[in-house]
Formats: sequence, structure tokens, C-alpha cells
Amino acid sequence: MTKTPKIRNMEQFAEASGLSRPTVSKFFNDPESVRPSTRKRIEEALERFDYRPNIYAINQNRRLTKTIGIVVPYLTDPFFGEMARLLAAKCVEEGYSPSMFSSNGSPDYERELFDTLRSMKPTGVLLAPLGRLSDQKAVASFCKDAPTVLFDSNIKDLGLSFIGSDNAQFTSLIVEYLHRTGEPPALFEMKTPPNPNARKRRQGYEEAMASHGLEPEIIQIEGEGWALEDIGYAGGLKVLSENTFRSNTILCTNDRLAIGFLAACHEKGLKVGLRQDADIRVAGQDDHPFSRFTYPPLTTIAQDYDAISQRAVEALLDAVKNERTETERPDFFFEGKLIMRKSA
Amino acid sequence: MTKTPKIRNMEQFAEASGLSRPTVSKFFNDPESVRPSTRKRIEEALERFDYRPNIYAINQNRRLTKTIGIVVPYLTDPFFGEMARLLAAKCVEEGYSPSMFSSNGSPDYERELFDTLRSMKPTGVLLAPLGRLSDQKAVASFCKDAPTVLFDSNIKDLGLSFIGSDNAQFTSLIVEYLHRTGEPPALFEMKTPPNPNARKRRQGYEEAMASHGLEPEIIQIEGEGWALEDIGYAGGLKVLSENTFRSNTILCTNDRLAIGFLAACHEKGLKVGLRQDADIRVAGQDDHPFSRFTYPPLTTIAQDYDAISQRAVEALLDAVKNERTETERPDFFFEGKLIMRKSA
DNA sequence: CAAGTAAATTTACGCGCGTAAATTTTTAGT
DNA sequence: ACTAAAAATTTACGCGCGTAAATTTACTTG
Repeated sequence: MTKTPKIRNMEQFAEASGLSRPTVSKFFNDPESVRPSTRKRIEEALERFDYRPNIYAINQNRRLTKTIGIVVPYLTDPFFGEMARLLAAKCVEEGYSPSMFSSNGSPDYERELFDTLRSMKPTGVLLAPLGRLSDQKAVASFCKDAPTVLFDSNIKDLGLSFIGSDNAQFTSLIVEYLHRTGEPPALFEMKTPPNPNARKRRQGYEEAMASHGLEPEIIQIEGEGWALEDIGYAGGLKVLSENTFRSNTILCTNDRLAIGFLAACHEKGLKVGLRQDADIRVAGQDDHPFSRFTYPPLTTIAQDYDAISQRAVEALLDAVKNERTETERPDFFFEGKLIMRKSA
Repeated sequence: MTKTPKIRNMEQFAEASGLSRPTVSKFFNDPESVRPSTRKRIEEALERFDYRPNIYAINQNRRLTKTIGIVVPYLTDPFFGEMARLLAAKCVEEGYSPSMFSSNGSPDYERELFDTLRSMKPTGVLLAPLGRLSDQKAVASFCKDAPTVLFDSNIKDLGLSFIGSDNAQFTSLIVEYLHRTGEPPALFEMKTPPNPNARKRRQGYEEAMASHGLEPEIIQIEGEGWALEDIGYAGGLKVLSENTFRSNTILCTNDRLAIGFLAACHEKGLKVGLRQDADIRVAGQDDHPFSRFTYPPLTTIAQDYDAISQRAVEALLDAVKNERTETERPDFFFEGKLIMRKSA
């Protein structure tokens, strides 16, 4: 544990391992780039003298650093917490240092983060933009400055690639299920959703209903920002009081809204679920980490967090490696899996 | 928006603003350290030529960087997501750049993070250790290397300070409430909790019960790790099936366990809540972001996230400023507020 | 307006490393 | 064992900034 004299810099470490500094430097940039025998000598020296190159000195001279920025709109949202966590882990696996940021739902702060990220000279950035709230010009100019892959929330033609969900597939899958097992669903959504996925899901809903020869029924609620549970709760109370919708099956645009809507149902004394004596069925979309623990457990469409984060990192590194530009912009839309629980 | 010629370094920026480089350097280290008139000149130049000092070059020469590390055990847990988010925001307010990390419940990865953090030469680190799972020696040696303030999870005598909750107060508050409004609670806890707060809360429970002249009743469940909802659910199913406890009021060590336990109650067809016709009352501790939306809404004790994060940053910067050592180690335990909802 | 002080400037060095060019050593191939 | 190729070494420069010391300039106070 206690390692011998203190190594101050690469010079001293090179001396201690009996090599020259440039060779050691090569090793740290790519261990494969030196002869196996020298690699072994360096690795042995690393055992004896704990030394790590000064990250700041390294990065000062690199045009691009071995860093990847990760930006999510709101870290408290477990969906984004999980994404940030998985993305960071994948970056580490690939030998990069991730830097995580939360834009906290604020376009101003998102813009500040762009400046911070620019000054970090990262290899690339994995960005879940605020969506509708984002300063579109700022995002566009940032994407020009740093290799950026968007995820979760798409902005047309921006970035090297977009990784997200096939929202239309999500909705058609669950509409089909709900229709097959009971009344066709009404869609419960925000009038002005912060995230563009909502719009795609509405379109998906309309198409899915049409394909079954059904009349769509859309319930739009008020509310701004990212406190989706609150918005779903307040909006739910309102529409349940006014009783302005026909269907006994409510499909929420996303799980967070559904979680709020469920609370509103309980507040109104409604029995939720797929049993005969239930008053209403409720479904969500996303398979939020908590959806398994709502009452009743929420029927929803699961995103494949792991696949999405994996692909996002791959797409970024691939684009950087092959010096792709925004013109190609391959997008990946992952399909969701129906998770049948007791709420619908 | 389009700013004139490109500034490559501080030299050129100094020239452009008609000042010398050392003066400009002083400005960036502390804008107050230059005369108001020169400050104005620099700020005007900043408007015209967007320039930001190279962070790597800056940090290379500083013994300590203007960086603060933030480490949480698990970013997907909204409690930690929220703490990380708030801590990062406070750091920014104080003029520091936060770096967030999640140790992902892994002692090995926590140790790796320590090395990463060491090489970052941060001004300080805000660390929520894994707790019982942490490599105690590694934490201890890290605390010696970098100014570290612990939060959430205390490890005896380590770090410059500890910021957390007054766990005994939490428990006594809610025990008093539950006792006053119905049967005194049984405590529902993990046999081997990952976090030391659990132990404190059990002690608090035992004391509180004793102070009311009541016999404590402790229900211990199996389970390892941080998937607390799952553990609470599985453990809940088990104890509800065996029906081995007397009280109709269950106080969970924390909200996440309670969320799992609630799901188990529903699975077993139990009516939860404070109404006459309910079978069981359930309460938690922490006021987890999701607790407002459980069914029934969870009665709990609220941590003051904002105050805790504020104090943690203050404590760290204060200790660094005054070069405090681990010997003093002032600790802060915040009191909780009873949040009465419908589950108990 | 003088002296005294505070601030800015000039000059100069160093941080720890990347990296290029020229040279020497080691390795692989016949 | 000899040669060509590969790898390592030596030498040297530069990156963008912090920072110290000595000096000059600007501001404050009576």
C-alpha cells in the first residue's frame, strides 16, 4: 500500500522505470503503442510508484481531450439519473472521462453549460436538450462547435446523431393492447409539453386509433415545465371533476404524468386497474424506475435504457472516429416493450 | 452574436483590451482584485471578443483548482439526484466548477473515483460514501489527501465535517405522531442496511418508544445493496404472509423501503391509511420526491434538502478557507419536519 | 501639489506534458 | 550474422497560464 518515494512528474516516473519520458508518454496515450516488454516495465513501475499523469497538463496540449460531456435536463428525474449514470459508465469503459451536468430545466443555464463544455474541449458531448424550451440557436451553434449526439429529445437536423425511442411504436403497441383488452384509450397529455417526444406520441396515438378504425380522444391539460407528476395530478383532478371524457381507459404520454394522474384518481376515490370492479384503467409510457411501485403497478412501455445509452456512446465515438459531420446524422429509434402490470 | 477576430489566449485578449496579461490574469482569478475602471475595460472586451481562459492551463499551475467533487452512491435514486443537483448549483454560485460522480453502489468503483478525484486536485470534495460497503481505509486515506466533507452517510471521525439529518429526532418525531394518532409503530428495517443512518434511526426508535413507556417491535428483513424498493417489497410480502408482527402501524426506516412495503401491502390486498376501515398504517422517513405520489400519499419526515446542501458547501469552503483539519470536525444534523399525508 | 500608496506593467521563469526530428538501439527476417 | 524495419532515445520547442520581483503609473489624502 505505502509506495516508495513520491513521483512528481512524468520525468521522474520515466527515470524510475528506466525509460525515457516520450516513451512513457506514448504508453499513457496508448499502452498498445509500445513494445510488450516496455509496457510490462511501465506497468511494474506503476505498481511500485503510484503515479498518474497530470490531467491538466495532458489536456492543455491536446486539441481534444479524452473527455465526454453528458447533459440532462433534470438530474432528479430518475429517468435522467439512470441515463446519466449508464452513459457515464459506458464512457469509462471506453476509456473516457465523463463529465455530467444537469441543465435544471433552465434554458439560460443550458446555454452556460454549452460555454463550459466548449472550454473543456471534450471529444464529444451526449446531450439531452431541454426540448421546446431550449434556445434553438444556442444548441445549433454548440453542435457546430463540439461533436454532439442528442438523446431522448430530438431537435431536427442538429447534432451528429439522435438516439431515442420509436415513439410511434410505443404508442401503437400500447393502444393495440388497451383496445384489445378493453375500451380504446383516451390520450392524456400536456397542451405544451416540454419534450418533443410528446408530440410524436400524440401522432402515434392518432395513427394507431385510426388504424383500428377508432375515433381518437385527446385530453389536454395545462402546465409548464418539468414537474410532470404535479402537472399530471392537477390536470387529472380537473378533468376527473369535469368528467369531460368518454373512455374509461387513460393512456398518459409518459409515466411521470401517469404517476400524477394515478394520485388524482385516488384522490377522487376511483378504483384503478384492470379488474371488473375498477372504474378506470391507466397506462403510461417509459417504464420509469418507480412505475413498478405505483398503485396499481403501472402498465407501460419500457425503454431499453441500457441499449439506448450503449448506442449513444457508440454513435458518438464512431462519428468522432470517422469525422462524420451533421450532414449524415444517422438516427436510432429503439422499440419499446409492453410491460403489463395491473393498472391497465 | 458574431464576435470579431478569434482570441487564442490571454496574451491576445490582454492586448485587445489594452491591458497587460498579468492584470487580466488577476481579473480572472478575482474580478474584485482590480480597479473598477480596469474591471470595466475587461468586461467590455469580454462583450466584444468572446474569450475564456483555458481551464487546463489554469489548473496546471494552481496547487488547488477551482473545482469541487461531488460523489453520491447512486444517481438513479432521486434523493441523491436532487442532492447532487442542488450541491452542484451551490458550488456554481460560489464560483466553483462541480464535478459529479456516482459510485454506483460499488466499493471498487468508489475507490477508483477517489483516484480520479485526487488527480483533479479539487478544492474540496462533497462525499456521500457508500456507508457500510465502503472500503473504510480507502475513504480514510482519501480524506487525508483531499479536503472532504461527508454528507448523508456518516463515517466516524472521517472528513472535515459531516452534514446530515438528526436521525434520532426524525424517528422520535414520527413515533410520537403515530403513537398519538393510533397504535405505536413497529419498525420495518433491513437487517444489514447499506447506510449507517438506519442504525441511528433504530436507536432513535428504541429511545422514542421507551420514552413513551412502550415496548419496541422491530421487523428485520433480508436484502443487500441499494435496490431498497425491491427489498422493501420482498421483505414486506414475507412478513405480511407470516403475519409475525403485532402493531397495525409500520414505520419504515426510509421512504424507499416504505414504497416497496406499500406495494407489498397492496399485493396482499391490505387497505393502507389512517381511515377507520384501513388495515394498516405505513410511514416512511426522508420525504423522497416520489412520496407525495404513492397510494396513499406517504406520511413521512422531510429532510431539508436545500438547507443540507447549502450547509455542506458552506462547511467545505469554510474548512478550506480556514485550513481546518479533521481534528475539529464540526457536524451538523438537520431536524426533520413531519409531513402528514394519508398513509398514516 | 506634494508625498504616500495602491494598482498596473514589464520581465522572466516554471508548470507537466505533447510532440516533432534526428539519432541510436532493438527486433525480426533471411 | 547481416540487413531492414520497428521501437526507443535524445534533444528541443511550445502550449497557456500562474506568479514573483522590480518598476512605472495612477490614484488618494491632506
